[in-house]
Amino acid sequence: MEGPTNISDVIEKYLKGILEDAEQVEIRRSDIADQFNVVPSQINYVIKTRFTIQNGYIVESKRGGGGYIRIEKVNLLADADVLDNLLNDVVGDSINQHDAYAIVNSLFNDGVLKEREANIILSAIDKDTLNVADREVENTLRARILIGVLNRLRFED
Amino acid sequence: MEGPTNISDVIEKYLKGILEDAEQVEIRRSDIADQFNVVPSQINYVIKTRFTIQNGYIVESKRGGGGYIRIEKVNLLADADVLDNLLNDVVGDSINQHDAYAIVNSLFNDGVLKEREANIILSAIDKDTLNVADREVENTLRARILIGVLNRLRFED
DNA sequence: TATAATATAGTCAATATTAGTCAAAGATTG
DNA sequence: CAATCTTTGACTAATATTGACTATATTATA
Repeated sequence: MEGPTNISDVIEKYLKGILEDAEQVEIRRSDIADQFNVVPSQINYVIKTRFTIQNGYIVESKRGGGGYIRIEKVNLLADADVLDNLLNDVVGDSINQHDAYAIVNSLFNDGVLKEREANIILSAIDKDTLNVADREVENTLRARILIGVLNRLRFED
Repeated sequence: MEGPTNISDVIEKYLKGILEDAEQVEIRRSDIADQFNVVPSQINYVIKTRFTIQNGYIVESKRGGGGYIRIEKVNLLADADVLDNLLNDVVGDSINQHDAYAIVNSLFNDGVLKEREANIILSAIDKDTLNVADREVENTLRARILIGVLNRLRFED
């Protein structure tokens, strides 16, 4: 008998309802805030907690006159589960170059990544590219980049 | 799906529309300003924010009688020097997300990068991925990653 | 030819119009 | 009651619009 109990859930459902029929929604933040009688920054909260790339959404925005927030729904790829497993089991919040190379290489061998794609990732997480003095900072950064990229690759446009 | 509600975007689209079929556009600033009912200096604003070299455009102009503004589309990889200059002058050792995005997008539009490749690079240099407290550190890191990746692609073939 | 008048475009700063960040306060949950 | 999630609002940042002032090139005229 109980519907959603908080307004964030209501706003989430409203936006996802639109995305049932459309590829994307484009809103003016203050319009939605007015419509649901909340402060504008609550829209940011809803988006940040409920429209992440992990959930299959890409968000773009622009400030100033004619500004907007656009939420786009992206579809899961067939390879998504392979990437899921890696993300959950292998990549922690820190990873060294050797282990990261092994992951990218295995994705290439499995056909998930093309050669050129693998090379791009490898140079992005290369220790000479990152060039951070502290080894642990370097490994943390590498983990974030790898996670960010692999999460993006779970989806098509 | 509404169009842009700010006039700068409209003018941008108008000019880019012409550039679909032509190598370059040449305009009289006041003509375009009249046509879209804006002050002349807004044309400068549109050009300065949307027709930069990182977007893949070169702009020349002349004042006085018979004056003009000419916008030319360039391929960032057609001439190796163009990319060199871009990497040295625009990326340098620090670049913000907005400018970096423009470069990657131009390379995609020029056919240098496939969509998936562009997406990989974009997620690697995204500010939420890098997630560095200090803005300048973030921009430095982004510059190194972008340069590392692009150089790798450049010399791979 | 020198100079003045005219016709362009460029720069910059003020103002307006959006969205983003962050942390404190409040509410819910386990 | 501790941890987590939600709500709020003050402050920040980015983008767009406008117009006064400046710089430069061409054309007309003395």
